Amino acid sequence: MTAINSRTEARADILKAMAHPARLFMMEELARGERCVCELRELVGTDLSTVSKHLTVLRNAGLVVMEKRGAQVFYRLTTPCVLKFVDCIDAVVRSNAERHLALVR
Amino acid sequence: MTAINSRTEARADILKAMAHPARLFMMEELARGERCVCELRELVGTDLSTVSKHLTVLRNAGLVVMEKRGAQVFYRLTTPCVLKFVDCIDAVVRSNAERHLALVR
DNA sequence: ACACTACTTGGCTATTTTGCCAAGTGTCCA
DNA sequence: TGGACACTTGGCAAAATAGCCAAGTAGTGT
Repeated sequence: MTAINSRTEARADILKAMAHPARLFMMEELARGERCVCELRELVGTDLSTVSKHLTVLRNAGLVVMEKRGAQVFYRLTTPCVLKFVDCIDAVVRSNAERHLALVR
Repeated sequence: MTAINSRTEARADILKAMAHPARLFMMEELARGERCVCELRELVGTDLSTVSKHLTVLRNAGLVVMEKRGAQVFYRLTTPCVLKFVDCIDAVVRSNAERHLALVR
């Protein structure tokens, strides 16, 4: 990788953090407001330790921050705009769906 | 993963396709206009087979299309808007950089 | 027909990621 | 103080990903 600069690498790292169904789902949920880990765990439906590790990934990427209040830990998005592009992603999803339909027909 | 619907999974798949330095770099390059594989290979600097496989990933995600003209194969973006959100990603990158600086200080 | 360029695909190993269980930390409440 | 929550961290096995080499396909020029 010669011409790939560190800026592109940094961008890819952030995309990678978002590029998992459970993590993206949690981000979509956090876009609606802060949630504690137990709530996210309930929604995602995997082991608590798995949820915790996913949140660590998002935290390391700088996409979420945690705040401890009492025994609970609340997470929220640092930069909600990262979910805006979902509109465009969905355009790709839709055209993929049409493409598949076209193949079936 | 109980509450994670197929739409979120489809979105994550597309993000995953973009979440690699070489692939993101190629998309950024394609945003400036179509390129043949040989040009991308030159820019990325890895083995031709590696570049080709990365392009297959992008193609399967519906992010690029290929067109054969003579002996060459040209690729172009299907949905250029997917790169728009880079502005917001960069906001995360910048705040991460500041965070690290703050830790050093 | 033959070599040459421009790819794609198969196959392999090394690395990374994922998700579970178990164990540890910190807080609250009795 | 002791036990129940609400997490995080360590460790591990299974699965997915990355990148190289080698081999195959397809056009191009001679």
